Amino acid sequence: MSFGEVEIPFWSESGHICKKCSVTGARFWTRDKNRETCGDSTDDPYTFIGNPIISGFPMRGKELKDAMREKFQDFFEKKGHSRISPFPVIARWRDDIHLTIASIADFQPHVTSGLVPPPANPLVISQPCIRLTDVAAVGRSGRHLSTFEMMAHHAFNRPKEDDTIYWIDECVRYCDEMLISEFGINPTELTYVENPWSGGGNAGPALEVIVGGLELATLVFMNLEEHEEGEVEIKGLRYREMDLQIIDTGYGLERFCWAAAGTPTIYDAIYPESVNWLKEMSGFDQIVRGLGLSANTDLLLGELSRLAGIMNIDVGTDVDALFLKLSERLQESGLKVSIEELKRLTEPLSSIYAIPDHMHAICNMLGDGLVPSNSKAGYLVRMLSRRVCRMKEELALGVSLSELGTHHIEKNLEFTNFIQSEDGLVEILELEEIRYHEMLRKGEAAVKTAFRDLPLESTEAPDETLFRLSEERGLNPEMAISIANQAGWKEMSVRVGFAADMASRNAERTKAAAKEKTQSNLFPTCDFPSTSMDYYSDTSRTNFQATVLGSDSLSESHLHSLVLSSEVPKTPTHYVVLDRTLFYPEGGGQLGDQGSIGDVMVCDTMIENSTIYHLTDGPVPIGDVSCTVNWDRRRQLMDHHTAVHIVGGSARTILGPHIWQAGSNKGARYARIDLTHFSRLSRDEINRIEDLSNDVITADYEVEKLMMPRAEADELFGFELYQGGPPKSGHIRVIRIDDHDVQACGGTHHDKVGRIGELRIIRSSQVQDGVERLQIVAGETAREHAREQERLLRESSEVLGVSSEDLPSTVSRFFEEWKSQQKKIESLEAEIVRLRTSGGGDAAVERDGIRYAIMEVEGGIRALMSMLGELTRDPSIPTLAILGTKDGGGKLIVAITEGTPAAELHNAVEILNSISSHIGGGGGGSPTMAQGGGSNSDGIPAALDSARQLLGL
RNA sequence: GGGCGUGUGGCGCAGCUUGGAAGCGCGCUUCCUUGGCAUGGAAGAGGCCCCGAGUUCAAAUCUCGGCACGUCCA
Repeated sequence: MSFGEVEIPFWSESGHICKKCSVTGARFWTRDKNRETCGDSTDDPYTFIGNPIISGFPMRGKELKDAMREKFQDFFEKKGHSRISPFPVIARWRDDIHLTIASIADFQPHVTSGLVPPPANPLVISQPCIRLTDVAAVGRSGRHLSTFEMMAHHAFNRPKEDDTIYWIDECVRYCDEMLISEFGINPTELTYVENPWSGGGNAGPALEVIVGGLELATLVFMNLEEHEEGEVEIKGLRYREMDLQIIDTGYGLERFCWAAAGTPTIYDAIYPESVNWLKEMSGFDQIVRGLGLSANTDLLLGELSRLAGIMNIDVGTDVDALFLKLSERLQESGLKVSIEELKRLTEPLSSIYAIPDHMHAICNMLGDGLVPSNSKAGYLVRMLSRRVCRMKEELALGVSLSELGTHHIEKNLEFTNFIQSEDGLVEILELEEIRYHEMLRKGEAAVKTAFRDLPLESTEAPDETLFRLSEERGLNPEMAISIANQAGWKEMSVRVGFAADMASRNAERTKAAAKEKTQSNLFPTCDFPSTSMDYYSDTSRTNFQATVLGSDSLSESHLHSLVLSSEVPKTPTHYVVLDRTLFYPEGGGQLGDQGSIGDVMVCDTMIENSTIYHLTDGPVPIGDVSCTVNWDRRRQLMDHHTAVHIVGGSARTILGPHIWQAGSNKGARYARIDLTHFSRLSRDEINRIEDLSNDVITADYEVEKLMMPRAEADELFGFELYQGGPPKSGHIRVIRIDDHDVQACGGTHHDKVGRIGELRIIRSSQVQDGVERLQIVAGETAREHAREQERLLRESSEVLGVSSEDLPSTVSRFFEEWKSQQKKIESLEAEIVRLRTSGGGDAAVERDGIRYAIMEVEGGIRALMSMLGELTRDPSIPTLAILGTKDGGGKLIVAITEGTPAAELHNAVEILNSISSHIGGGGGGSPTMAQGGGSNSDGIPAALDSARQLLGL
């Protein structure tokens, strides 16, 4: 038996036979002797449309989903599974993915790696998931969704410890029994297709469960992990058996609903109210009637959906090519529809279908407290919002994005379970729509500028221009072209195949970026034992005795890869490993401790694979040694770290539940915390956060430090614990400050918050859209900061001779006066030039109808320029002007009135070049305007004299 | 996390490729046209070209750093 083949007693007991699909060649199991195809091939159209294969579910929409979910979970509860509450759709417990893409994602990597026991075993769950890889197909294919619920039963077996809940045979029996007895599916229509699964470092055999052309579930039997010396090879990678055997199933809730409803598309089954509402608002019936289709539209839509189901619609698929294919297929089925008609029908329809789906995903994400942003997970919700905005505009719906949101919540969601309030969601959506329109408005100017050089009758825009507009301005090709159409380029359209090209271009870039990722060990791989972390037992102890286990010099390349913080006082030369230590290593945003080991100085402390490395400025011999941690620094780090927890809690209290710590840093000089929030913080909001934080310090709460198993902590405190990032161990340390803040944290903290004394938020900045950074000083640094601020004020006001209260008004008055005086000086200097060159002035000579003005003046290059304006702008007085100034090492300007005999006679550049040697420099310009400078300002008179000689004056 | 882009009178923007006199539209002030308004005409005010270094005789323009903002991909 080769890998991926599933041989179990159940097959023969239940009368299943193994066959090979005549289309795809896949092995599958069926009760139907005459079946030739596996059920999931291009020869297997949907059979359930208009003819449901699941019986007993007359309802639609949310009610249908609720009933279906309950039936599923109830069945598995009766089979001994514990029901688990779903996880958030934002996968904050993981650092490799942003969104929960499957039920098993809830248990990765901590449970699947064996580190943490599962919350129950076996268990049943219905997990809301979001997958955006096929977002372009949503609404078009009739079956794609960006958000769905994955119903699942999981079991985690440890065969080596003789702890097996159930494995392949029993799993398939459960599935088969449930589909037939609970959902009334005809046994002969069921097929199980063997399709081994691999991905994310694991692999195992798997079965796809198919009925009526629709894949209802996938049963994965995960028992392999990637390993260099593994004995099984799959897709070029080697795998070995792992200690854990995992039953990983996934049943598509929405697909069950679709199969029970038999509607033309999956969207009609799960979002009927929204679809009808949108059809009504957009006047879809009129659109259909207006087309004057020869074919029956209901028939057409059903056929369309059945065809779309067996055609693969992928991201980047060319829509035009798709329509061509669809039209051909429809003709084969006896329906005559032109591509144009097809487009006019399906374009609005696909939007009507996609909007409820996208809104569902948006509400789920925002409900979990996500804040829209221009990067990371926040970008995903923004992208969906913008898709909806565009679609609703194409449909000419007279509703706002937030109204779509409230409607969706009302009809399709149990919003009370979410972190975010409905008001908060509405506010965020309103902001997003404003931002969308702002982008469009700016885009209009960008399009006009980008296409400026193209003739108005152009039919195509250059690829590079469209790429750039899309990447820099967020205008996808369709939007850019539609703007261009309105702005005068009436014939322009998107090139066929452009969407596919753009997708492949992005894919290539992603690939190139992924290549560069490499991570290696920072320290030489010596097998040191784990260092005993004594700093947890008493955070105020600073002196200790320890044994040196190893010490070696650091090479240049090591130092380069270490990335030392700016607070490290000098570049270390060696590292030292001890058996135990009080030195806290850099981690969780807290910088490493400093101090001394024996006679050498500890510049920084780091940890790798639970061994702590002390970076020193010299070697330490093996043996016993006494060590001291720099207490002033440590105390300051603790002030800052505890302060960061307090500020995080205050921000959440004051701004709302979407506040999440997106990163933090605690040094000795200051600390900072990055918080997710949907708009810039006002000073007033910051003050309120600061006030509340200081109230907490005054209340002098105890800082509880608890060690507990992860499952227990999850149960007790929820996902809010993981503000500082996903934990990597089975037991975690929880830092709790009364009811104000609780999070998993490995840092050093005071025992009572009162030790901090006071705290100030001195600065806020935006790290990226949706993430605010607060800079915090606490304890000693708070006082130092206040002193520094006072010094700046005192010194500044002393210069002006005013009190610091009057500083702002005085400074602005001085600035205004300075500006107006600059202007006055310029106009006076120009006046001097005018006086000297006109009437009885001494600096101008006239010859052959040309005025020659050669003079030295005061002032900088800017002043010279404005004087030249006076001299050479008037075409009725042809003038050659040569001005020199001693300012800035000597400057010379030669200008000639354009379009006059003077300009024909002389060349400014030539004149300048022949005289600039006197000031030791060069210059250049145009035939009528040249300027230059040098380093010898005393040569100005000589330069002007030589100019007079040159011109024979 | 990575990439790309933007920052210029009160507002919206051009100029940056190839360094050489700071521009356009709207708005603002005054005047003219009119019985008044809409409008039309004329003149004018209003710029640390985001900040800081560097290159250069010379930087809005080129290079580096910072700040602010936008956008795409994962």
